[in-house]
Amino acid sequence: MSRSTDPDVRLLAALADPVRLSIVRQLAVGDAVCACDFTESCGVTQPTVSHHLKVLREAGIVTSARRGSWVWYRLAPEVVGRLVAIGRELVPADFIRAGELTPSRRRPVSADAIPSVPPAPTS
Amino acid sequence: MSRSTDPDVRLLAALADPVRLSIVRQLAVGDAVCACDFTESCGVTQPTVSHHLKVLREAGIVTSARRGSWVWYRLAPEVVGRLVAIGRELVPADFIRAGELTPSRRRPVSADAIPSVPPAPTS
DNA sequence: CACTCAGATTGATGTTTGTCAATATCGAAG
DNA sequence: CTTCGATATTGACAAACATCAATCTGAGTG
Repeated sequence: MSRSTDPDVRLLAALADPVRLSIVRQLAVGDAVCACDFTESCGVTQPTVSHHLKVLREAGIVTSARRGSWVWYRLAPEVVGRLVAIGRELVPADFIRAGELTPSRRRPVSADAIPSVPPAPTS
Repeated sequence: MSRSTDPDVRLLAALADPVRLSIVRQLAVGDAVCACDFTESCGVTQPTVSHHLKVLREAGIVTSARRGSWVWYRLAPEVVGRLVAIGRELVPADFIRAGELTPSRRRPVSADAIPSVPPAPTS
């Protein structure tokens, strides 16, 4: 995985952990949540929670604010929009594209359009 | 990442890789794509592409169909919906919730509502 | 059958990641 | 200033992961 540079990959990777997704879900339900609450609800130790919160913070998914000896976390407002944008990007193009049906150049449009016999290789 | 049982985590984890996200994006642009095309476009070797395609297949993100000696991959239709659903789930609740503002029980509603001094501990 | 090409599988390797115990830091209160 | 409670950091370790070379499988062709 060697530290991807793609911000979408980093967003997805930061969410792709049971503890972190659980944290994010709790933040979505409430507004701000105290760090101390996650330790209990996630079933991991305090350093582990702190580690995951750091990952989320560095991914821009949460923001933190210290009040007294507590640190309150809240969801970064853009997160939902960023996720939705990734989703939208994945919507398959509806429009038909005619043309050759060789792997390297054009793409078939329906299952029936996929040739059952390889045409001449591209190279 | 240790083998989560949560389907959302598995979906996110499967997408959270530069090579796999690149594959998925290519599938979103076209319709079906031949496996052989990914090797070139992703800059990794054929076994590596095959490995990532397997991960995507097992996560239910892509489907495959053999035609002759080629295997065509296409995006599973529900993927976009599943991603959007995760996004929707993350929309913070708008409605105000009044009440005490101690970590373990209630949640503050705006930054100003966060107490700067810890109240009596819950336990 | 022998040959070839596309794709999957196996095995090895270096890297990253999640976790915890121990310790450090930071703020509040005495 | 000392103590205490909450959070962050460090160090160590095991498990998971991405990658590749080598090999196997399976389909099409002569």
